[in-house]
Amino acid sequence: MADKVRLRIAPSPTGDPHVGTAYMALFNKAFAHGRGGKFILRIEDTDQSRYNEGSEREIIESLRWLDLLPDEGPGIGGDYGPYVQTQRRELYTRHANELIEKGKAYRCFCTPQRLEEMRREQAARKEPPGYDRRCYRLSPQEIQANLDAGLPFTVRMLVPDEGSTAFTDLIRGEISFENRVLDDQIILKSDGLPTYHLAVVVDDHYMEISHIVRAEEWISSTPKHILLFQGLGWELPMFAHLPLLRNTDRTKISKRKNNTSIKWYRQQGYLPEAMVNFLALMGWSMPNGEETFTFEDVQREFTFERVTTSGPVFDLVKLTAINGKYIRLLSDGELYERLLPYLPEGLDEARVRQAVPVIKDRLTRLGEFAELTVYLFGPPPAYDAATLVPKKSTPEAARAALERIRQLLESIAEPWTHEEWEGGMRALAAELGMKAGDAFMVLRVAVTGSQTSPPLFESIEILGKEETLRRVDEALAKLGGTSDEG
RNA sequence: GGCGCAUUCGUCUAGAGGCCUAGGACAUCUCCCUUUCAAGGAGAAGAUCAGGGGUUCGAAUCCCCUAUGCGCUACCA
Repeated sequence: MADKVRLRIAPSPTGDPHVGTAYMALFNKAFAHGRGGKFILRIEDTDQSRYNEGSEREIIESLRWLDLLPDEGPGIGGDYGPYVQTQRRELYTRHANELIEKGKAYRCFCTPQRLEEMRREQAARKEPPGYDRRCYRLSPQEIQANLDAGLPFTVRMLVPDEGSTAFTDLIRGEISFENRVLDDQIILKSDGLPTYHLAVVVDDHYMEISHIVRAEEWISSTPKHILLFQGLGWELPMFAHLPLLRNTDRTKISKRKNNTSIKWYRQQGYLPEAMVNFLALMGWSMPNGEETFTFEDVQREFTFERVTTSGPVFDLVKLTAINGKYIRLLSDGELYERLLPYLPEGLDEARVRQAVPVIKDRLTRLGEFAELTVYLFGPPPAYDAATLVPKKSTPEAARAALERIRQLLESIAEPWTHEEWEGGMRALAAELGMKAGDAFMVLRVAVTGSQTSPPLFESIEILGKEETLRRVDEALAKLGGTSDEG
């Protein structure tokens, strides 16, 4: 393992691909690649009860979307496979047995019921919970008898009573734990599969992981892992614990209080590069203070010294602002291409391309495009006649103005431009003694169905004479002959 | 409860003893631009650096204590 740089993420395939996984992938890959190393994906599927079919594929798909694909992993290849833990069972059993032989672990025949009862009693006595080592005291004969009787068992690591286990966290510095506060953790479950603690140690060793870079929540497990590494006589990797992403209430980011699925962000139309930029801003910053940057920048500049130690709140508002910025940075052609997956079926390509520059500054997520432009691709949304009437005006005045606008409409020959239209409308407003804005507003509502819309004259240019005329007539009809809607 | 990690504007952060009467970004507010909404530009407001003790000529920066938050405390990861 000497001087190779190899980092990994080890997600569990338990549901939708999680933003926390992307967050870890970002820094692991950036550091590995920045140091000429490899970035590995390992699937930790040892909990069959939480296993989710398809989750592995979606994790990879999400990483691909974010351009954070690993160099090695399931379905990707590499010399250290298999990269799925259930395919490595034999390795874990072998080392669990090795630990038993070395006296660093022991079989435990306690039933889940007894363990639960034990914990309840400990809680009642206000004692810290932990295994009472009943099975550690079993004689060889008793153990053999249990084995012969076919009793199910787990394997527990034997934690020393004395001393302490310390390590240097690359981000936080020296961290130390008294061994006596460490539980005799189960490392091999009765179904023969390892728990996280054994699996992670065995795999990180065999996959020659040089730096374990994971979330803060693993700090308290680290001494157990170190004890296991040492028990097996293996060299220790480096450790770095990144801060945990938080909900607004500062608890660990969760599905209940946040959108944790990467799929959701993709569906909403967040750009992957905006997502990566935002995530990199959580707990890290560029040395030059630049806040808009690429993955390549992170790769080049990443150091553990610049990682913060407190958990950042995942702020959707800020992500959205960054996303809008990235959208505006796109050329019209690029934006059009990026929009494609978010467009409803059957939209006219030429018209979409015309709409892109008009809508770009108003877009914060690609998924918004369809909604912002409905009026360009179908009839305007329903609206009240009252909406047509500008403040401090009357339905009669609005109707009169609209009638004149209709005349103007008919008088201008196609192809028309928004400049022509604006000129015509300004002259008309002056003639009518209306404020230009009010005249525009009447037309705006007639054309878009709303008092707030993308630029009016560009919209009219896109819609064309016939359709605009139709909408003006419709508005006129709404205004009718009376003012009782007012 | 035990153990661990943390604590700078509402949020993300800069800051590694004097450059800090604490800087930037998002959000907020105001103004400009302007046909609405945006975008853009210019400003404003917003943090006695959790609190208290030290160390030092000098502390957001070093040490200690307290408080608070979070995490772990499963045959989940």
